[in-house]
Amino acid sequence: MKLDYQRIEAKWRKTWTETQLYRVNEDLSKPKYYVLDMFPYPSGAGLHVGHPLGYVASDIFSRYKRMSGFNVLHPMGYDAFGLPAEQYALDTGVHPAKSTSDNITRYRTQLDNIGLSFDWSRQVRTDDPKYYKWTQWIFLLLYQHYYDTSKQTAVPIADLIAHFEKFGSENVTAASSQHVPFTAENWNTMTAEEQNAMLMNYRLAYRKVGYVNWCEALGTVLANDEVKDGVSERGGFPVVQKEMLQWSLRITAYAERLLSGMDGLQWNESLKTIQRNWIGKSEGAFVDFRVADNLEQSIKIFTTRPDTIYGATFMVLAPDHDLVPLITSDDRKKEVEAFAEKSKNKTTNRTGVKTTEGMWTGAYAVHPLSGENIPIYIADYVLKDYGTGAIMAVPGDDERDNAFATQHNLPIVEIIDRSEYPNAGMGDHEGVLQNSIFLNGLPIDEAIQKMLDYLEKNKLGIRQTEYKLRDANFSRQRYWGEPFPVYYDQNGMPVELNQNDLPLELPELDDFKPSPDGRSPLARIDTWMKPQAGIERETDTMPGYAGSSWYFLRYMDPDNQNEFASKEAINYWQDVDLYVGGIEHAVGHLMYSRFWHKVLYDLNFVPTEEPFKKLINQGMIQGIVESILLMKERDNGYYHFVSADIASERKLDDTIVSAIPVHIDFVSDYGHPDSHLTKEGIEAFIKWRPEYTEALFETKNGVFTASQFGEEQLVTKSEVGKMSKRYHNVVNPDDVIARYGADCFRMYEMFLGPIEQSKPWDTMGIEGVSKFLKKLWSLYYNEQDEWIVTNDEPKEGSLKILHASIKKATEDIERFSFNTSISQFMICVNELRKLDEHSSQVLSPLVQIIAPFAPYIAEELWEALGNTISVHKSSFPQFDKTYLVENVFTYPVCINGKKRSEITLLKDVTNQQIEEQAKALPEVIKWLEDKPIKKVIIIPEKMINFVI
RNA sequence: GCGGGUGUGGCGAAAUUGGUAGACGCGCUAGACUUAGGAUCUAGUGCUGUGAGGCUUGGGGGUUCGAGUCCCUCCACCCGCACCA
Repeated sequence: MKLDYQRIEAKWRKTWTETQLYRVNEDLSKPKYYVLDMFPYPSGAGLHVGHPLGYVASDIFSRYKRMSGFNVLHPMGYDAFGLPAEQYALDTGVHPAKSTSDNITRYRTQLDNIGLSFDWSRQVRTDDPKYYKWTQWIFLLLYQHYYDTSKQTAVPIADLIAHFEKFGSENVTAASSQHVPFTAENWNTMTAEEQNAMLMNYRLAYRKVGYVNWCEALGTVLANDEVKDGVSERGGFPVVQKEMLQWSLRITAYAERLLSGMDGLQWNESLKTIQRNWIGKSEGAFVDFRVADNLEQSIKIFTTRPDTIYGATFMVLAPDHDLVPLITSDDRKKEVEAFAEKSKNKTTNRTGVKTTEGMWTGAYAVHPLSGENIPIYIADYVLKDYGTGAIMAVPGDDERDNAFATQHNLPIVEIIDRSEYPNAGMGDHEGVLQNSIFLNGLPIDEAIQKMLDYLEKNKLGIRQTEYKLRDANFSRQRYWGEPFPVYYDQNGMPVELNQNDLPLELPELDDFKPSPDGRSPLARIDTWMKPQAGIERETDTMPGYAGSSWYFLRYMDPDNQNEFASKEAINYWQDVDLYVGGIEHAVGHLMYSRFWHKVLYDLNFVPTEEPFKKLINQGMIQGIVESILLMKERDNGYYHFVSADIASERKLDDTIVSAIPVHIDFVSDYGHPDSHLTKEGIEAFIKWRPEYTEALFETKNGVFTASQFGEEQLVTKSEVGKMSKRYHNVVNPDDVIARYGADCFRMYEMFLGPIEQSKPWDTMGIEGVSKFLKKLWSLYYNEQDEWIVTNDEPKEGSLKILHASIKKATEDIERFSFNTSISQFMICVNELRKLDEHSSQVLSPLVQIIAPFAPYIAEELWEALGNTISVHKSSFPQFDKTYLVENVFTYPVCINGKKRSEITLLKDVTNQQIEEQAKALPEVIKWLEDKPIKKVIIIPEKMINFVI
């Protein structure tokens, strides 16, 4: 009974490659199904056991779909541009192209070992000029179009120019950075540069001076989603706001469609919520407040609660609001400027800090409804980059305004009567209006509508929807990215490259330091930067998300030289049916791809508006961090480690200085409650960390030096944590596969629990799956390695368990519950072993249903069963429900819902017969104790319940 | 603070529409075979009780003949956003 998985894996890996088993072509006779994994960034560290979780899940599903008659596109590629390769180049001098290629080779070997059914003929790499030609091409599309807000679609910029020539900016319905009115005459007398600058207001890819997230340590700007808590997501370096001329993408034009487009998608709710929050829609109104005694200035505010306007008793501007210097009274100037300066310096990390700090500007605004003068303040709690950077403060129904008013002794008008809603707080949409003239007595939501109508009718304000979403910064001062297909003429005006001149290839370079003025390393290659007199190329490159925003389309037709993909290919494959990947891309990649896809959809390049119909976020595989405990006090000058069991017994928490992570290879019973170091472990540890050579190790039996350590065990502390080099707890899939085989590795990863859940890698549990595979094998081969499958008729009961398993497997795979299908396989194999079943009529379909999970072993057994075509090309078995229908059924017999007995009856007995027979049961008689039966509930084939 | 999610044995977890809670695996206990076992096989294993039985899906309450599942309420943990007007 030898299961030699290494031989089997090598054999089939070779055959599958030679026969191009997973190669797929457009085939109109079959329905298509597109299963996509988020392609990896090929990092130097290689894969750990966590990475393939999603790949294995999508692979099982792909194989199942293929066997179910679908033409499955299941490709893989590499997100090959990126910062780490360039940082690595800076450190070592190895060219990013080389290190990236090396890493890709390594990834490929690891992926192949797992037995994933990718069609490698379709591989894409974002750093391949044949690929990024089209990334550049899409960038130019964005550059050449603007967003028409009335038609809700992208439109060629030429149409806008035609409009400007005839009508100027009048009646233009376009998403823009700022609204600058001009006439047709104005337009026609502008210089080319001026016109170009004006168009930049509208283009979907545009250049502007603005504050950007500048990371000094990385020497580049970052997009909003690449910054977390004021530091760079990669590396954790500080990020500051810096003014720079940068390319941006007008994703804000698509805010509403990005929001509403999610409704029809099969994504999990938390992911949708993350995107909704990021887009941050709020509906309300712009209202203008005139500045008192000042005919020129008025303050535009945004509010979602126009109903509370009668409660506005003062106004607040952001300290850096443009109007502040214009309205501040002379006697307040000094203090206001000082305050503004102070708050500017603390902008970096102000999250969560509630503050009531602020200052009066000396100016008043005129309340637009009451006509009263209300003071204008500046305060930290109003942000320049949200809404208009100014608010009307309603201390009667806003906690921050209230706190501010209390602090600064400003009047508070109670405008909401919440006496009917004792649990509601400020800002809740519960209660009725009071002290608000014509709104009095109205519930909040009605009052909002009434006030909006009033404001618009009297031209005091307009309805408006605001979004938190900002335009996406698209420039990086980096070498290892896509060059912009743009140069600048003598006047600095951008000129786009012709499609024929694409791709604009990255030049060779061997020094990757940024140029001294903060520009990308490309600026140091004069010959590249200035290909001819009067022309200067853009030296920035595109960010990491450029190449990954459309790669799923390239897989449809990866070698096409004339289009990013042919119409035929796109029309056949349409969109991604199933996308599997990590939640960490919720606001970055997934948002940008959807945006690009919608632009391509508007321009009729793709047939669907959304790229990813169904999305599954696989959880993370966590590691167990094993550490040993070091005492704070040294023992006669020696380091002193304590076994974790005595540490908890003696409650030594306060005296332990730190837990030193130990390499998991040294730990016995790794990952278990009684994990510990033995003598060998201690010796390996001090060899690894020589500074602890002299240390003392205290166990229950006393205190020992490493050399004195005998049979005792130093118990380690185990915690669930990230699997990371830092904790020395990385489990490499190659090692697991070498020991247990790829099939076992795949099944175990799935058996661990639901795909969407994170869970620690438990080394011991894999034995169960390993045992299962050996048992499965033993149905086909005996201990002498002889083939024992027969052509006999199946034994009584075998077909029932087989078909139950087919049914369960089908249903479970469809709902991505792979752990439960594996449980069913285990039950099935155990049953068949008990029945001593060796009939090919049972064992042949069994191979097929297990094939998506254990492709190697299944293929080997399938061949041994006499098949000449791969099991992965066969049809997934259909279950036959006649085998599953019971003719007897065991009913639980309950008294008042509690099971007291059971009774086995023929399936088609009448309810009356069931009741009579159940009543006759001795247990029932005993429990009824002659009490009258109030009611009898019989649910056929389920249960019988007597109510007394 | 707001939004989303999750709470079931010693552990990972099952449970279809409200119908025998804890399938399957790990671990543990006992036994068999063994020179040996960290191999294999068999049996047992939610808690409690000698037993009949009683209790049990984060806590409390409700609807129901019957609730892990539905409703109300509280608690804990995880994730996202966070002075968002």
